[in-house]
Amino acid sequence: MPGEATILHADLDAFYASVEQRDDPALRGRPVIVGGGVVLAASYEAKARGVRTAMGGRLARALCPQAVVVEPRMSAYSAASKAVFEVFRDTTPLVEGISIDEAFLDVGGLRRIAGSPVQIATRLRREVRDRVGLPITVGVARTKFLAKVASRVAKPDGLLLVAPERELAFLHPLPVELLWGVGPVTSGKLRERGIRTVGHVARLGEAALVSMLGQFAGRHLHALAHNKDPRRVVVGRRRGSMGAQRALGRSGRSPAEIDAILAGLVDRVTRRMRAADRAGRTVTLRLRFDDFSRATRSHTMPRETSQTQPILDAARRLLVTSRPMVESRGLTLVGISVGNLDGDGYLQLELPLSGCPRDRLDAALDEVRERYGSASVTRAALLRHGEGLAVPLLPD
DNA sequence: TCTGGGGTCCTAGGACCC
DNA sequence: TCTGGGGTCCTAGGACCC
Repeated sequence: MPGEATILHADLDAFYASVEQRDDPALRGRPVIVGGGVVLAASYEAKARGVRTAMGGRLARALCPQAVVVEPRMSAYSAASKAVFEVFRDTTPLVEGISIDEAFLDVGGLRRIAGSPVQIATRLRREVRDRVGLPITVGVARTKFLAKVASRVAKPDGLLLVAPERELAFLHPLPVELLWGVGPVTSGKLRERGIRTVGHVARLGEAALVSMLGQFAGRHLHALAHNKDPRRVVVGRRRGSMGAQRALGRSGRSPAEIDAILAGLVDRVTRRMRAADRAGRTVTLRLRFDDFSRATRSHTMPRETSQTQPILDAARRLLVTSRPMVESRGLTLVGISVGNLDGDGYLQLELPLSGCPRDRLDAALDEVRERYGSASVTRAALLRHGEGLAVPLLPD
């Protein structure tokens, strides 16, 4: 008896483009591209012509000359997202936000007051449409992974239930690219060996996958292909870093210009940190060069802060140490991010600080390792996965 | 496909401590 | 004098996601 499908994956369709079409009736039914330099979002009318997210603007316009190209309006998207998440939280308290436009919802235990998961999902879609004016797709399944794949398959403006008894029949014919964690690199390695579907992956032994892809990715894929995904919906996850970055174009900038841009980025990030009441310890400078190679340089401060000056000082020192690279390779992007926010999760939980038997902690870590197939589970990871709440931790 | 901005997570080596 | 294992933290890079 496999249990019931109670996890919803709710995913707004072509989110930015849909907001534009909602706010400007003249755009409805027409191909819309958000973002000129690079496509941030494309309406389904534009996708039908081959336009894709992250595609260069020139190619996108060539594929779809009749498209209306609009500048992004981030504050409108952020407001729409907030409104949608209110609908989510009116549906169930168990909401885990994944990004600005998608979330997992656990509706287990709501059957008596709210109906079956499919009924709840149907109502959720209607409410998002009525209250916020946006189309949304919902996948319903027993696990997060299947719910996510279901919404992907059901897009746009759809609803799909993967019934527990037909999970493998649903999963195995799908292309490997639908597996979470399979991007261009992993997909290439698999396809090189003729592995094209999830079913093909499932026929491989774990050892073969590990030797092909490495410890974590191998175990992870093996588990997903065998429909093993024990992750629960976690409420109240907080981001672990905040950053800002800026592409510079090919023209080349003077050191003074770069310094001014850096100061602007640090100011942007620290404002956001203070608004969110977060402080961090690790400052990372992110650089990208003419040939698209990248580099990062980081520095961890003794104490966390959200003040502009110490973070800017650290960023400047990192930039100075990167000067040879910058001069020889041509800088095309500079970014800054502040991580280790609130100790990267260590301090986010209220934990009893005494009397934790070490073997209990180790047993919990082992269990998480087993369930996540991860060889490098740390206490931080344990907390991030939200699995360790019942395990008291000792301070070091 | 010639590339934006915001993130997450894993790997691996080195420093350091006991 | 030469040598261990276990563990944490930091740094850098890479893959991936939306």
